[in-house]
Amino acid sequence: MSWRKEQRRAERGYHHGNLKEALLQAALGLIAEKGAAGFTFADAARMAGVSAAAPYRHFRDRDELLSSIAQRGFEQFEARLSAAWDDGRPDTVTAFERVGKAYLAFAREEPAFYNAMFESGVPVDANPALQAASERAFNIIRAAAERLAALTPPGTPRPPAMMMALHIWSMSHGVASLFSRGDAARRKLPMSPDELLEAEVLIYLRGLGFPIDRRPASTGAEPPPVPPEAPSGSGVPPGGPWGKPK
Amino acid sequence: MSWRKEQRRAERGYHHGNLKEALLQAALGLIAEKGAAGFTFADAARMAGVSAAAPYRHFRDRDELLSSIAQRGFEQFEARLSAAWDDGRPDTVTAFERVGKAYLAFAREEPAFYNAMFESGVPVDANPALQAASERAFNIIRAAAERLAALTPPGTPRPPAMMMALHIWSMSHGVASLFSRGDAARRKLPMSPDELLEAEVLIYLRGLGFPIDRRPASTGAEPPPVPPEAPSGSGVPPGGPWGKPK
DNA sequence: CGGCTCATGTAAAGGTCGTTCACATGAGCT
DNA sequence: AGCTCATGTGAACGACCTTTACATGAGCCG
Repeated sequence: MSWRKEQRRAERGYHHGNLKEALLQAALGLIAEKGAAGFTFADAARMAGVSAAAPYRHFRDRDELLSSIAQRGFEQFEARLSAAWDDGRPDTVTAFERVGKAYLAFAREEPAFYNAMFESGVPVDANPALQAASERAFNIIRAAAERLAALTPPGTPRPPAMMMALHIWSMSHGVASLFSRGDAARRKLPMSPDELLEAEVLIYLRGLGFPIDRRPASTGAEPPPVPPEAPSGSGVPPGGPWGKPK
Repeated sequence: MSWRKEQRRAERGYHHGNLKEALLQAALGLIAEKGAAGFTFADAARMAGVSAAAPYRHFRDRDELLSSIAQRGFEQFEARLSAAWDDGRPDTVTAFERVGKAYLAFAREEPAFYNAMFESGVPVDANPALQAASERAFNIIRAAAERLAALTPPGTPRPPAMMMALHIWSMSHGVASLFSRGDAARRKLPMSPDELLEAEVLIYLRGLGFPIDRRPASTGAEPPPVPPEAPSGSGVPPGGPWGKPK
């Protein structure tokens, strides 16, 4: 039904139909291609088939479009982190590592969003909705850290969950930003960004007292003292968090 | 001597004298103010008191100027990291922590350089000199990691130094990029970026088997097994790497 | 159906930038 | 003194961002 309506709008009625959405999509594509810096308002308009002034009916200016994309990015980011966390199933440590992988996967698979979110110079506090979205995403990490902190083995001081969350975030962002992005700014690595981050997080967790698997150092005298969870060694490749300690 | 020469050049002789340097300085100031994205070639020219076309006598285009600044940034960066490392004096761990602090200090005190180096979208491999400078800076971290890795307590597998260096770098960059930069993009933190990074690195090192001070968990049964170095607890506040494990 | 209104799009214009080109200037050498 | 080449100027082009006055037509009301 309403075939004509849709059709006419799509086929260049004077009114576009849903230009706002079209602009967001166009911008996303352009950012993916040329980075947030190279993206231009005029190009997005052109790609949507409208005049250069049309976008101003939907966004105050170029920055607002960028900030909208960043916001949308944080929403999808939250969704993916949340799915990866899966409320800590099947066990906290496994789920936690999955979150780290999801972080990098997002940075890799959604470069446009990641760019808009973290590298476009958009101030987080520009848009309250943006800030809220950003916080909701971070809260996933925070919640995961909270659960992980609650598992610290007895006899070990319990780290503040907020701090853990910030640490994990900084590691993830650091790896993503330095090694897992862009076609050009990449350095040569002895291992993949995923492995790098995984090892980093595992070493960090061990530093907090978590009994992470370490085959080569295993004296065979350490029954996992963490109740009632902790397969813990889940994704650790043999040889410890890093490959082969030659 | 040659008073007249200098004077006339400074007072707007047709020829500027050393426009190249003036442009670099102007650009640096502009980037510090408005970010690498907001910096404009024309503005730099204006600030140096020359026409908009003049800069092209010294830089192929805007990107080359940016890349020059990034290169200079990496050189200063290397100098500061190198001074902080001080070849591992008085002991490796202390010096290592100093390097971390120097990293953040540079990001905080030289936002223009840091921006040009890591957030301007300049591809590292654009300019061979830039890439070389970048590598020299990283090599400081790498060398420090190397020395630290050599100190792993006996019985603990020795981590690859390269990996350690990358980990430390990613932590530093993550913290600097997320929390220690820009007037706007900053989040509210329960602790300073410096403390955050210090705790992060210490926990990481402990995860590698380094006997980092932890007063509350100290069983009193651990004579420092690291020869012949290691005051190691150097800058650690009582209560472990973080404040108070309440 | 006819007309009103308002959201949505257009065209034109002003300002800034990046960049190029022909031309001017003058510093240093012979 | 004169030549030459590095360095700076001015004008011009095209692209972009943004504003303003005007056009269009979708939805609604009588």
